[in-house]
Amino acid sequence: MNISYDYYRVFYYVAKCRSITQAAALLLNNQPNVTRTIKSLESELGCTLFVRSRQGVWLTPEGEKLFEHVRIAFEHIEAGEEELALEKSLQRGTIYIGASEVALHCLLLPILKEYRKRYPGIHIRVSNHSTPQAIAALKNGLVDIAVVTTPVTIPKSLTSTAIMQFQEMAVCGSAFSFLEERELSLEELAGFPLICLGEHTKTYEFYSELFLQQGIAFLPSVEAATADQILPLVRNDLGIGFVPESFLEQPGGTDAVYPLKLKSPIPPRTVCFVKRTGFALSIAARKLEEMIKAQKAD
Amino acid sequence: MNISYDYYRVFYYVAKCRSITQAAALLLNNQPNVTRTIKSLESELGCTLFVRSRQGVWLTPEGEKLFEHVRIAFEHIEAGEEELALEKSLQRGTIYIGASEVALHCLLLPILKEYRKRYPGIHIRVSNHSTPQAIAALKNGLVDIAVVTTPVTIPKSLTSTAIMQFQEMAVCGSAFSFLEERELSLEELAGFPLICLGEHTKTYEFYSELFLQQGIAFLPSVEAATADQILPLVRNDLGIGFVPESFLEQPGGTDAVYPLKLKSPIPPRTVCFVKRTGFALSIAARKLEEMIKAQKAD
DNA sequence: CACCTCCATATCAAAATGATATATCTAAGA
DNA sequence: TCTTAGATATATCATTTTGATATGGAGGTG
Repeated sequence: MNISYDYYRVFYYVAKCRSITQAAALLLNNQPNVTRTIKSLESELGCTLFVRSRQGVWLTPEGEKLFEHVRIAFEHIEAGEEELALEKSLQRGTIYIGASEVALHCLLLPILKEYRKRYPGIHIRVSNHSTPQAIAALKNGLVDIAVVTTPVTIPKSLTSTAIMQFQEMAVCGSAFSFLEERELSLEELAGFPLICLGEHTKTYEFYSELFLQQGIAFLPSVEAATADQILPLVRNDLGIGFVPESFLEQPGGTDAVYPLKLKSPIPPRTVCFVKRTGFALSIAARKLEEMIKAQKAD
Repeated sequence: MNISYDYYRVFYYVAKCRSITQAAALLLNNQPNVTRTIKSLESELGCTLFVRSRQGVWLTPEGEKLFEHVRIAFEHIEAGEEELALEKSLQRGTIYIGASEVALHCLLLPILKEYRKRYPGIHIRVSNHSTPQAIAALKNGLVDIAVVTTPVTIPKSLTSTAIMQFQEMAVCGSAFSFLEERELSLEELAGFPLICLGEHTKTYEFYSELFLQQGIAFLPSVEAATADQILPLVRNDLGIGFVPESFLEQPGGTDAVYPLKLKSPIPPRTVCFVKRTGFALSIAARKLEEMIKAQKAD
């Protein structure tokens, strides 16, 4: 069986209108064509679908059975077209984002704020991971895109784009504020209690490597569960912490927090946008990608 | 939006195969046409549906959303075609028949037996009515066709076809068998206890009218609920009954039952096939109509 | 009885589709 | 590295289908 599905569309309208002439008008077509189409359909199905009269047409018992199926089918097609139109116009959709915490703070949050303002209909799901977790989630398809920080190893199946660099700095609370005017080496710094994220994060790995390059063991006294906790810990003098510069620009970011000068500056880190190679992003995700990459120019 | 539904069929197969070439083969078409169709569909929807590669194609997120709808739609279309094919080949379907009891016995039962043998997949629903009830059920659309006996008034919205005549006869049990050799008038008959169907039946009306024409009141002593009960009542000598000749041809029909000769013969009655004017019968019902009307020739 | 509406038919131009040849690209294998 | 197999993309033309218009015929309705 290989019947043109357009014939069913015509059938659908004729059945609904109970009139060939009216159906033709709805279909933006003319009555002779609709008559011909219905005749063709009946002939291909080998079965009369309508009873004709001068007052219009109505379904035969077989026509009614067919109509029940066709009606459901076309309602689904219409729903699909509707959904697609909404997604296309960014009125609806969902984005799943994997973001490391630092990348979220340094890059993503203001962009998402603007995105939400522009496209309030799009659901945004941010999974708050460490960088390796975000990369794994992307590989598994749990998220559509990831925004992470170097150091990071990108598997071949993913494509990474550097978006911006950010500079981290050492900061202390009032108890250590006497250090503020001095220019410190990492070795001196290691003599004070240090605050860092957990061992499984790229941030930890980054500082561990940085200290190791100068032959110093990196042994933080306090391990923060999230990057958000570092500034409060510093403020309460639990030790010296490392935070991106942009953290201090936030409201209350510099209250009772003192930046420290280092002899060898901390190398800058990079925020990267990552997606799966060869996979298509949804329209909503493409728009976000575009907005993220626009940051690159700045 | 006015997209050819045939495009969706192509989309459906390409999405299922994840390959334009394979889909073309399934669609009994060629790869360039399928490529062209998908491109047209994407262009009309304003949305990319597939990611192309040299190994095949796969759906974009929007394509997947659309596919979910299209898949359901096409399963319904296929189910509809399937159902129609079964009905057309008389492997499936339902007939609702309204039949008066006498019509059922005199005409319909052997036909239905044959019908069932030929088309075991068709559900047959016989509503056992009196003739007026069968006509009412047909008018209300509760049944598709009716088989009834005269006298009957056919409304303008129904079409009646006479199928066969049948002759009724008076019969008695052994207690009245002394009447067997005599030729009786209706007046004489009225002196014996009579058995008939209830007042609301056309059979009652028929005999009432018959007796009245000769100035005799028709006052049956026993009112049978169904025509089937008349012969047993007669056999047990509750009175003289009237039954169609064909009742006596059934197994056990003539046991201890004696036909009576009447001076003025009972006028023959007619079994009629009735359907709604201008309405189409289902294929299953048309076949039955055909078999019933074939009886007419005999 | 004229008129209006609705379906059926005929016909031709226009558009879509089917078919074939060919180009292009990529991964796999010698 | 070169070739080949296998996939999609493009170009083109004959064929088929569809769109449009004119017209016929059969019931209702005033």
